[in-house]
Amino acid sequence: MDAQSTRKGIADAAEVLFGENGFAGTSLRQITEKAGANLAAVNYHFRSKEDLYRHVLFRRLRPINAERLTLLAQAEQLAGDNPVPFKAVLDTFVRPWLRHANAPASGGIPSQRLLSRELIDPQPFLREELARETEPVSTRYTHVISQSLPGVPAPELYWRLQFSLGALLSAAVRWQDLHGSAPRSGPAYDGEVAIRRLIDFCAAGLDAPRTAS
Amino acid sequence: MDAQSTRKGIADAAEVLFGENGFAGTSLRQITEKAGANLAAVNYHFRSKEDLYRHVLFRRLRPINAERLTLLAQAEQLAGDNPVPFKAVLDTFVRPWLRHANAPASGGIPSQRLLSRELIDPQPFLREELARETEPVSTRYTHVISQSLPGVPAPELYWRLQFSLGALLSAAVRWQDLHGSAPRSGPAYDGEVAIRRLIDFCAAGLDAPRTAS
DNA sequence: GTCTATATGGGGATAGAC
DNA sequence: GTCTATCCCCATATAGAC
Repeated sequence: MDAQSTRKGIADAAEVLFGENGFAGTSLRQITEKAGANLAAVNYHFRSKEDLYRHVLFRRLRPINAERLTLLAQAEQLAGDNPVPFKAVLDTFVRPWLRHANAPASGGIPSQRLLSRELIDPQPFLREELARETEPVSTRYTHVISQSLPGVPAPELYWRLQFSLGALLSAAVRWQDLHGSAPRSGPAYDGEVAIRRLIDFCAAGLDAPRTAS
Repeated sequence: MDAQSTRKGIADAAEVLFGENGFAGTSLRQITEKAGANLAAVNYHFRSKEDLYRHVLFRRLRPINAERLTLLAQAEQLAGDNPVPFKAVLDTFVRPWLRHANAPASGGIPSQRLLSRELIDPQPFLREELARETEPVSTRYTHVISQSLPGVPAPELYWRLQFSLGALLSAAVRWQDLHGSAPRSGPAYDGEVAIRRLIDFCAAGLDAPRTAS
């Protein structure tokens, strides 16, 4: 086993265990045992437990956010001079996140749980770093959606976007369970339907009549 | 200091620390130090760390769910033979949860974070117990809302309720931060407005047009 | 009921041989 | 780059005096 595969093996094992048991609930010994690596290798390849966690998290988060911005740019191009239909905007935001669950190559369920949990309620030592990573994305989306929904004033839009984000993230944390206890509408796997349901739900909430103040 | 106040002091300190740092991230030493109690007192008054966590959690959760059912019964009585307007139903569900944040006597922000985080993503050793506690409430609400929204078929309603619950819980986890970074709409504290915004958001999502399958 | 003292095990991190 | 061995600290839990 060369250096790269040891490093990757540790990161992969850490992703699963952090995803299942959280940062504080996972020990480096569990991780190296699962990875078939030596305990000391963690401190060689990553500097510390925190840095390992950081690495595991951003390795997935960065490509997802990059994909979102790419899809959003494509949607804008497709719309030409018109505002992008806001369901299409939501689609570019939601789909890269939830597709995760069926892609073992990008971490599968445990990674999805890890990322979602972390964004709902960040570890203190990651708060600022996460804010720096997500800030450009949220600024961009806020801007685009405010153009697609010109009738919604900024403070109201802020709350509605936060509620939408919350619906997405907490559904993602429990994605497997939600499917497990859902009333069956048919025999086929309906992950795609659930994604569209989430988009429709958020779309209706974002476009709701104004709240009286 | 008599027995009851030691016991309560430990539970109160545990609530704050569990709320801030989670179960695995909090040590009994931190808790007893904060409570001004002796380490051994934890094992005397509660049997173990897990049992302490259980106690702290259900002490808040049970009254909230009881209050919800009371408010719901009142709303039904007020509606007479008509179905309860579903925004009123949502109100009875959301308000007891979020009002928490401004009630130090019921644990305040840390307790709200603790409960919400735990319901989004339960500790494995609490999953079944939590399901038993919440099952009657969710059955009852599902029933009442399905009557207020006769046009929504069961599978669709299931997902929409889950999204609504997710929006509520993740907003509750970040309640303080959300207010902190919200665009200011006025000088006054607007917790009440945020509650109404959440209700309006969920109401629109629950009553959305059907998702094509 | 409350304390001190301690048993027992696991944690993260590192030194130094290979 | 990888290993063994170990440092040192902190964890939960308990025994037993007061």
